[in-house]
Amino acid sequence: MNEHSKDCAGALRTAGLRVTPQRVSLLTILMGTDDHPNADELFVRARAEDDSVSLATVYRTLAALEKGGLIRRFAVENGPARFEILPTAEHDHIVDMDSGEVVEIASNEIAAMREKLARELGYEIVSQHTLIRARKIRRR
Amino acid sequence: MNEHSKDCAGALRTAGLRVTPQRVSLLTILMGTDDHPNADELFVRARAEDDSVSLATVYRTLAALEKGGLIRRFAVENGPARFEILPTAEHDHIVDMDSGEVVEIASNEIAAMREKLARELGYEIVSQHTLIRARKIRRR
DNA sequence: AGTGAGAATGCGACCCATTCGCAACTTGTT
DNA sequence: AACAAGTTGCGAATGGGTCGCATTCTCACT
Repeated sequence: MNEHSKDCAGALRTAGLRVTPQRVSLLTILMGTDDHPNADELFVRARAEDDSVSLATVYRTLAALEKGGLIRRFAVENGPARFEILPTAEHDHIVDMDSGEVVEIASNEIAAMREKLARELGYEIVSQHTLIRARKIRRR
Repeated sequence: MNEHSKDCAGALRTAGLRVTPQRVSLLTILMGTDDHPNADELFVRARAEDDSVSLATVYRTLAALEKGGLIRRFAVENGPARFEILPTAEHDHIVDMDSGEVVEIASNEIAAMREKLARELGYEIVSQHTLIRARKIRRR
């Protein structure tokens, strides 16, 4: 058992989740990547190392990890949901409309501002996420 | 032909779209409502007045209206896409996690701030949307 | 270490939102 | 009025995501 899986196991237990190889695999993958994979990509990556992972379990695990506060899920307009490890600094996402690439954009102040606006309307924010569709500015 | 449909027809033509009864129906419905219907709801409402509307056309029309800049589409985490008429003041959406209700939240300054952040990263924003999941604060 | 209850998994079937193929019909233009 | 191109309805097909169920695993308690 390597360090990563120890980290993962601890994190899982802390989140009140049982430790299974599938969960450790998926969490390890998410902890070790900077991009924002979707369920299918995670399935493929997980299968590459441990072929005892089914797609259904990927989905169930992602749901569990999300509920446990270990990862974040966000919806992209016309595509599958994407996932990323938590905690990270408060941030939103820019989707490059041409390449499909997802980059992060800091947003502490913005999040705080929304928090205030929502409270004025009588709401307590559970989660918030901004999706920006954008194109690279090309100078010539 | 009433005023609404005239408005619609003009808007459609301006957007470079052909004017068909189905498009007028759907655009009229969207212009006359404050909520944020999904394709199915629009289908039902449109059918109520004009039963020559198919679900496929609802989707195709929504895509056309969106491309023409007449409406906005936004994705909700675990549900169908929702639509609203444009132009309206810049705003984001709060989804009430208990009732499913969608309320708008102003966001001019926030949008401007994101605009700036994105530009610093070399991106030109095409569209941006924040989805907040929240619960009503209940005082007792 | 052994055990049992409940949780997690794999598989395939299923569900729901959305899109597609195609023949029939409209629209806007000449 | 006549035509080319765009739209529509229908039903079939996709694709992401969920479910039911029998089997296997975890972990709290001996």
